[in-house]
Amino acid sequence: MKTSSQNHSVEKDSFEKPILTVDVAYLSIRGGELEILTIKRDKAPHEGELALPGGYVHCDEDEDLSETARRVIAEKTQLEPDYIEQVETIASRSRDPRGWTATVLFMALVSDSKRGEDDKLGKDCQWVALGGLKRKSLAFDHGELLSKVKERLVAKSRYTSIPLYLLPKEFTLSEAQKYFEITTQSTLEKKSFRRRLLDADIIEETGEQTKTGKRKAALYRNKNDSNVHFFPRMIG
Amino acid sequence: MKTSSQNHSVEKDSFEKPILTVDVAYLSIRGGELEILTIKRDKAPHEGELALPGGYVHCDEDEDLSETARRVIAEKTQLEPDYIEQVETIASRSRDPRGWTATVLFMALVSDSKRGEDDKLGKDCQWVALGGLKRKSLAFDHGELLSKVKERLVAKSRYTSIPLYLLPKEFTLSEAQKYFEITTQSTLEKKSFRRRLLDADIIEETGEQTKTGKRKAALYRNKNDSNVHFFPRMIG
DNA sequence: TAAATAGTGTCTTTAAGACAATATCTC
DNA sequence: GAGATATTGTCTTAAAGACACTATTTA
Repeated sequence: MKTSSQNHSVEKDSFEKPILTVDVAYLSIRGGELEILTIKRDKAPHEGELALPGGYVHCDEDEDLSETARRVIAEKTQLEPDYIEQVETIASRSRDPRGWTATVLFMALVSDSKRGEDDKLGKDCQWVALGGLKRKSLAFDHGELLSKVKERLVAKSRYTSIPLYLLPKEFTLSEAQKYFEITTQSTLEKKSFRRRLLDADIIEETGEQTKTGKRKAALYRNKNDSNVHFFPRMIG
Repeated sequence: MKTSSQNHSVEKDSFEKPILTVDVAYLSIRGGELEILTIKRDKAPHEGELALPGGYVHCDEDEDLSETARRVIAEKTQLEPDYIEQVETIASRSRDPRGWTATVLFMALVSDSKRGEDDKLGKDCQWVALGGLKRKSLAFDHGELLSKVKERLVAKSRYTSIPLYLLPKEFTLSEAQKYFEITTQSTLEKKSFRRRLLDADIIEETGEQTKTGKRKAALYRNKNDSNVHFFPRMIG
């Protein structure tokens, strides 16, 4: 076993400190498709390209990393996420031309209705449909970061209730199914889906019905506000 | 929206860089109990207390964070883990008396037989049973880090095959069950457990039988070396 | 032969999948 | 009433749980 460098993590030492940042994939569903909040970079490198909102960890302001994530979002839009989750920390020499960097990647979700209320984004901010991103591509390795977040979202949508965070405050079961189909990237069976969602006891009828569409449908709302439900099995 | 600090993650700036470290909870099963590799600290703060192996990210040596994790383990023992997984990145002002620090937490597992071959640890290293740790307690917030790793291990042992990484190269189904019971912290039903493991097609009979014990038992070995299997449902 | 552990048979239960049938709404 | 969508009924299937039973080994 080597005898050098046996210090524990935080001994004062002379190593070059890596740059630590937080990047957030902030997702929403609009027009039947997942969209992501992008920032147009105004300086090199990758000037003019789209990037995920992100920024340095501010040791003086941020108590922890989720605060950093919330802050970097708040610097770009007043639209606060309904859900936020740390996904992975990615680091390497090659991911940024300016040197060894580490970024803590977060996934954030906001409900359709909440986003509806607020569309006052800065001019450098833009919601972009994931489908359209294939050609545009993102700055740095943000395409890969987005892939990781997508993977996490698809996986967790199969056994948790997190797609509910993307739905408007009031929704029909058909809409809920559509949203789960988008996030799981699969088509779901109607009866199974409804049974599963209702048996979980996580939504409740508002008593109201929709007016639009070919036929009225019962409206539901989220019940266990703020709690992610874990279903006993996967769907889809 | 604020207009200050709108830089993307990695603009050159004057913020105090936080300290970035990696800590590893290196687990093994011995004597029917989970054990963790601890390091006795030889300097302040927390001198003399037990801590997880960890260390700075070395921008010059480490290509990515899992390399850092492997390196900090290698600095303490030649025993290479059979499995390694990034768990979470924890950061805050308060977790270390010397300032704002961030640590990327890893879980590492090593098989019983591999650990058997090598017990040449440095004198500051020691495998400690998790049960006995309650009174000793760990330095810094390493007790909390360990809790997070335990939680991850318990959860993933219910729907993946990762406890197989803790078993010796050759094992009986009863031993496998015992190991899964330890990692899931529950008692399992014999028939269900065997059916599940055999149907998954991830282990195979060696053809040999045990000699010890009250009765001979068939020996099995891992089949899909290096692949984690995801079971269709949870157990326990 | 008794005790203990290994291994099997099989019925039940849970929750998802398939798919048809019915209900209600709008035009 | 036709077409569309919402809602329900019910049979099937996959995989875990319960639990008793048989088999093999050692003392």
